[in-house]
Amino acid sequence: MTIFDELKARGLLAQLTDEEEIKELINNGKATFYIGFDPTADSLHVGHFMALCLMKRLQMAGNRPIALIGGGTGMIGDPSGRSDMRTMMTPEMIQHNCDCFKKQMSRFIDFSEGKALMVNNADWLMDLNYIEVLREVGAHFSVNRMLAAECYKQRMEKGLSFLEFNYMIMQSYDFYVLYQKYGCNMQFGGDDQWSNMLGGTELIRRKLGKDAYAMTITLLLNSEGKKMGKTQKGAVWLDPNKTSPFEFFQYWRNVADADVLKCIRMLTFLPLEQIDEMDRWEGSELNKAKEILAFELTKLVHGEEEAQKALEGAKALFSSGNAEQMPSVSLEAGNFVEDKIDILSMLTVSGLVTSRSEGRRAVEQGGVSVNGEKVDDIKAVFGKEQFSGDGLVLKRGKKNFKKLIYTE
RNA sequence: GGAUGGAUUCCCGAGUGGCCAAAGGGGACAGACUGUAAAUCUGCUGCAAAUUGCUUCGGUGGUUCGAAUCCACCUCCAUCCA
Repeated sequence: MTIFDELKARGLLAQLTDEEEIKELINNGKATFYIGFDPTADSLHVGHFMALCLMKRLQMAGNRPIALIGGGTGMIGDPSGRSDMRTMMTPEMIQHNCDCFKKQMSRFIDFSEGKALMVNNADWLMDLNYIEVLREVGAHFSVNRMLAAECYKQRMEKGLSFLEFNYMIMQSYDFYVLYQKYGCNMQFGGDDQWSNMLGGTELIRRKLGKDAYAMTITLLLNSEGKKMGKTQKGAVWLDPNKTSPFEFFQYWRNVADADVLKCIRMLTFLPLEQIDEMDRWEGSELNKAKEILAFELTKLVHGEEEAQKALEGAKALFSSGNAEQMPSVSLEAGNFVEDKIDILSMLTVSGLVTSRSEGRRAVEQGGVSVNGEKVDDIKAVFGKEQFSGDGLVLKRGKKNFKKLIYTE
């Protein structure tokens, strides 16, 4: 199976500028392609992960990836898919985020011996001269056409600043620069990037009279049409300090039935035959598919050892209510009053609730238990000695566990 | 720069002097049912030493016994005019 067919079978491809030409390029390892990452946070998240996987697949097929970090475009902020303006970031923040991205990416992509490149568009964007850009680049863009692009259309209702309006031009310019500098003939990105990417291919055609191609990756949406990889607490991060391997595992373990196979297909490297087999599973059998999905992804992101730990931890937790590998919190002497601690303090200290009021509600509604025993008195207290050794397992709701430990 | 309309809790959105921690909906959270799923039903959703107290309705100051609500100034947003 060719790489192109595989990508297609996995449902990764959304829009392409020229299917035949792109097929030819990537199947024969002739593509030098780039994907841009804007440093909007200090860690990559699941959305980026898809793009990284795609890079990896294409690299394995002999193509050369360029990871473009948007140190320059990050100064502007992409209006695509946003209903409001992004908060502006300071240059220091952007630089810090770029550094974090770099570290994380090198885990996935092989950058040795020029097999892949990592560049930062700040290197060429920051020195641009305004008048020069307007004459050289701006002249090739039609405002009428830009406004017709979907990403701006939505923002026309709410308001769009000139700053953000220029994002497309910057991104197009990136492609133009990379084409000249590295012979980059293709750009990939999320489906929401389509119009920005077309801007680049057009700029290259107009300025150089050459063809370049663009292809978008299907956005990972759940059955309700919402972007996946988001929880109410925010994104699911790849940085273990921001989203622990256990939480990461649980996120995938809990995807809806309707979404499991799609996720396995798009995100894992399991062979397609095996996936087709799973496709026949139904009902509670899908639970197994979820476990596989969670394990595979945790393995890719955090390594096999962590994945194994998360899997075992989760299994133990949901069957017996106890586990070695459960997220734990160490109590401090200051948490105790006369060698005792009350249930509301335990909940807040462990981070299972954000306020004592919330903890009170959780207890009153019967959602809190300690070592498997329901706690229904908000004044319940526990003695210091109970937290020694293995500690106590505090549970809020069905899936939120923390082990509380105290050692003198 | 001018005219008009607007800013309310996580989001949408009611409230135009006391009965307002603020209707209704969405979301989130918890419970029941399940398969760590979905759907459904129920509860709940500012903070706390909790039949009470404290802080909140863009910001600052004022009027009043009492302000989300009235007044002044300011900030931001939308639409039209330039």
